[in-house]
Amino acid sequence: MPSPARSSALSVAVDLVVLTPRGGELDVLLARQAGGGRARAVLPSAPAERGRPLDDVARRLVRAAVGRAEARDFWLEQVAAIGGRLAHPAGADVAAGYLALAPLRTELATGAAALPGAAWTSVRRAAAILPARQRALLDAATTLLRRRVDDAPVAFRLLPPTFTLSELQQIYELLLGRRLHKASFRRALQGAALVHPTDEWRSEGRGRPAQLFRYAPKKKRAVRRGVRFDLE
Amino acid sequence: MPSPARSSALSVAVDLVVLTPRGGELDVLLARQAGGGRARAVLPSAPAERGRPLDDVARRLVRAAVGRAEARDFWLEQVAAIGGRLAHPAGADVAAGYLALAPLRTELATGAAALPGAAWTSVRRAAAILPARQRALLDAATTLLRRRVDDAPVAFRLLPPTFTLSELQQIYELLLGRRLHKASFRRALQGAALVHPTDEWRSEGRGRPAQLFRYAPKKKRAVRRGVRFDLE
DNA sequence: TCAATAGTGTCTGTTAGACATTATGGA
DNA sequence: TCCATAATGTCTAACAGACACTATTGA
Repeated sequence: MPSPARSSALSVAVDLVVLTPRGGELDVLLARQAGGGRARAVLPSAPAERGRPLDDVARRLVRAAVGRAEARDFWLEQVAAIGGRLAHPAGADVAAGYLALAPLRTELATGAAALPGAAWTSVRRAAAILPARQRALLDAATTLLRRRVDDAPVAFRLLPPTFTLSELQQIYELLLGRRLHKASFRRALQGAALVHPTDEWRSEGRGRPAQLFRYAPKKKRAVRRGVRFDLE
Repeated sequence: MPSPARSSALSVAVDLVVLTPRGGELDVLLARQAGGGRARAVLPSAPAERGRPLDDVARRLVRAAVGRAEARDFWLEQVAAIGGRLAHPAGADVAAGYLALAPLRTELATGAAALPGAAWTSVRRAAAILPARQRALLDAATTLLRRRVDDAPVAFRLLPPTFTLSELQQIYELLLGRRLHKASFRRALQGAALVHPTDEWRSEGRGRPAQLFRYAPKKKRAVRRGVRFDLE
């Protein structure tokens, strides 16, 4: 066992993956690389600091992306910390990746404190242009998100305070990667008592207007399901 | 957005949480703190090194714990990287925690390369005596493990190559934290075609001897389950 | 023979998904 | 009037859990 007291000093970066739904797929927030001359697209990143929790640094990046008010109730979770030789834009020895979820139709912050060159990009395209280490973090972030689908709250973090049931179903279909049965979906939702109808309706193009709902979980107990031997 | 190019140097440790089932609960591997005079119990830890993947460092710790041969097919996954002010035995600024799963009845390595003072301790007791940062990693590790229950393979990582179905069910009951129905459990297992019977039987005390099974997944497709609105 | 554990067959209530139907707006 | 989408009711096959039973060992 190597001595834990001897520990070489490394540069540690906090990288942020902000995801939001758009048009049936996921978008990720990319920024223009700061400092360098070339305008390379990168994940928002900031150096870690001694004595400050990594979460704090990540939260600051979220604020820079969407503004202080919006950032307050953003879901944020660490994805992975990656070391090794993979390329990183800031040259960090270790990159700690965080995942944040932005509701549908979230506007990016503007102004002096905002991230330079920030824009939504499809995950598919981002994976093609990001440096290797950040691509690995993006992959890990989307995998983590899909793993959290069963935790009902994350789906609602991808929606504004009020939404239609069709929008909610589309979120689940996006996260699960497959179509769902409408009646069955709504029955399960009814049983879980997670949403509460408002008295507002929204009409989009043709068809009957949809009622708007709000996330308002009533039951606090988890569902006891049977053992499922799913394969990875 | 702070400049990503400026990044202060931090000490980074890799901490290892090895879990194994014993007597209906989980045990974690603790070691005696190296270097210091006091014999404090800590998670096995090693400093991260520039250019070397964190996984490599974690894998080396696993080898020190159980020996090279055993360690080869150990499941290993990163749990979290924690910075901030919480106490860490090696004084690291950032601790990257890894979770490894040891099969039932795993013997610890002995000899010069082994971890000093390594011993299995119940998770309950370990949580009471570990330094704050390592306690947080242990909590995150057990949470991660329970979240992975649906990925059938992790349950089998907690068992030796051959096992009885009662042992397998006990693993699931341990991970899920509740009793399961025997007939239903075996029916689901049958349907998933994950295990294959051997022609060996094991008799333990009274009662009918149990047939030994081997993990041998036949189907590669995942089960398509319905949407479940579980609460956290 | 008794106790204890392994392993299996049958029944029933629940539910996911299929299908069909009504409701209500815009084009 | 069509057409598109929302919302809901009914049916069925699958299945989780309960219960009961047989099988096989050690004490």
